[in-house]
Amino acid sequence: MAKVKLPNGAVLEAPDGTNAYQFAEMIGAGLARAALAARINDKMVDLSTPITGEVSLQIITNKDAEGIEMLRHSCAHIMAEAICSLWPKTRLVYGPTVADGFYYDVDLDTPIRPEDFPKIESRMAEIIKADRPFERIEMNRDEARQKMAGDIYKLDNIDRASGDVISFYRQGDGFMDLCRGPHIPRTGAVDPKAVKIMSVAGAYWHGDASQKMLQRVYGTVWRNKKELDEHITRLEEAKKRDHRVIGRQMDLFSFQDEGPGFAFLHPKGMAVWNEIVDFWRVIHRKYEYSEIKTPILLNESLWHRSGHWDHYKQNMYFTTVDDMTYAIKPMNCPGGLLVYKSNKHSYREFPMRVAELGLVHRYEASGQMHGLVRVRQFTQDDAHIFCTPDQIESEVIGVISLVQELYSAFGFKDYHIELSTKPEDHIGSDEIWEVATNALAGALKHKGLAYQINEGDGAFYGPKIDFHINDCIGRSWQLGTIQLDFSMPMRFEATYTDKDNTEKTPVMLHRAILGSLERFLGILIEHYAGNFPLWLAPEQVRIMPISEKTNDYATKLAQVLKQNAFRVSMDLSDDKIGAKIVKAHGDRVPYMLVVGPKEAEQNAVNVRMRQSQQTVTVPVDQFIAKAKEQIAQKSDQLGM
RNA sequence: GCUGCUGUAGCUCAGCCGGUAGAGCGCGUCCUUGGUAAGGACGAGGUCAUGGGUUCAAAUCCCAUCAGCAGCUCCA
Repeated sequence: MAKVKLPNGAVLEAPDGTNAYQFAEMIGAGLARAALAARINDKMVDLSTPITGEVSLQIITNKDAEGIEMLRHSCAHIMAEAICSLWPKTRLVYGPTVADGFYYDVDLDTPIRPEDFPKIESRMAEIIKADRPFERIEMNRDEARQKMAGDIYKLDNIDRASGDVISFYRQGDGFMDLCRGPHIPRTGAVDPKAVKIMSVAGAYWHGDASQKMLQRVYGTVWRNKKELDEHITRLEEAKKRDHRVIGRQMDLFSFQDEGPGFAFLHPKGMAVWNEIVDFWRVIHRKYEYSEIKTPILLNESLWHRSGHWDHYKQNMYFTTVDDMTYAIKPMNCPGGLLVYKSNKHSYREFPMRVAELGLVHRYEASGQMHGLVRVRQFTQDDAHIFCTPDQIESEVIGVISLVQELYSAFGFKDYHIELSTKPEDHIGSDEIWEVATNALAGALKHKGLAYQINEGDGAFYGPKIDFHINDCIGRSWQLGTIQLDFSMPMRFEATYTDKDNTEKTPVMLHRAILGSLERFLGILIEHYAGNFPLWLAPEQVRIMPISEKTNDYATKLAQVLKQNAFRVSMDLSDDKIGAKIVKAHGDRVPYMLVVGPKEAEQNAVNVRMRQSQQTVTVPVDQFIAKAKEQIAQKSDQLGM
């Protein structure tokens, strides 16, 4: 007898070999209709799986996260069949699910274009309407290899599969694909109105740029049309947060053809930038950093010495002056080391924390650029900490505290941490790398922070801790980084005099908190969707007279506010007040001060707040005091 | 860098199976002086990314280059 225990604790019995679907029927006809798959003893299986002995059983429907996932995976197969029937020369490669959808990589010489998507969708709808069963076929490895003979992609997938049993899934008679499964019972379990082909793009086989470029067709499927529509709406909303769009709308920055990858910061963008930097300096004084500035252009020989010539040259810009080759710096560390070496140092100075807002240039391949978050010229909020080996952990802990303090001031909570280890192309011995990597991991553990290991992704001179944050469309960008470096000080013969009066090599920590100010600004724009808190807002206050008759009062008021260091503007156009308000909301101005004869008489302002329809009239002094307080506290709340 | 797509007014976009350019917003001038999410009129503004080609004729078709977008790869 098969004895199954359900999630609610109930136990059902049936003859051995009764399958999961039949158990679902025993529970209820509605559940059987909704059933997509089953979980037997924590393993996801097809509904057709026969059950013997004593097991736990959960019927999976589209209400479960696993159910949606399976719907998507099966939909990838349905899409594959549709594509194969439209383009018979298609060779299938690999078709997994991803967050919110699925894709299938196909090898097909004719490009699939967006205008082909409706064709694919209607072909898929036909397959769905035919309500064909998904059928699992198992064979051993040799049989599978024979079956797929000549198909390099599927043979490769078989070779990468684990276990002795290789499974295929057939949907109806025509189409069969190698797949681990499990799948939904029938194609008809998909709502054809909830399916959409989203995009197509190139993708290298195995993610290897030396391999053939395949076509990756992205699709999505939801439980029903309503959820699909909601998903599309979410994507559209996310796009509205895009820092490139908001940057244009708010006139914060621009890019020009004359300098691809080089951002032009406009006055309003600079206002935000300067607030960030002012705050950054205050915090760095608190954490006992000094600040330096090193040249952008430095002789080629320096970069030979640092190792950049051998390990970073293809990303660097060079220029020749007086027959000498200079490099435009891609990093600040060599310059920082020259400053260090300009004096003799003692252990008594350690830990020595030296910051630099360093402008660096890195050549990025053309397809890599992305608004402010991936550029060819950027300002790093860099610092180099020189210390003794036994100070490493406490210094790393100190930097992590600084990261936490800075990020929280900007309301960042959703970042994740990665620890990157030794890359293939590196300098320094294995022992040094191990000590350094352990020191970083130790500091993270001490701080009780979760992190993931990023194998082989360290800098060429040392391992690193990176802080990553997602942009509006879910892409992850690195902000802060802490990199341990035992090699660069040796290469530069940097030394300090230790207690025992011997000369030793200091340990060097490279670190950036915001990472690149350009990238940080881009992420910040998306984080706030352009609705900056008052202290950061490029335009903090806009004065809007009801009519020309109050222009004089408005002008005087603006003077007072400017004297109080507010970033303030006036709307003296002959628009009616309603139109002025629309524009101010559109420009995301935190405080709109509506003034007419009544306010002028009482030396007051009528305050309207961004994203709100409420208004309140307060004396000018009160407005100033309140707003100043919000700025001082870096509050993200408005209100009088 | 690779694959695909895109490039028309300051911005967002229409026009594109060929017959020398349009809208809305913005901008300027004028009327209006209006109390909380768009008053009105008139006007200026474009070598249709750049360079070739096909054609009697190219914004429109073809090629190349540049730039941007999405994804892949990269981000040392």
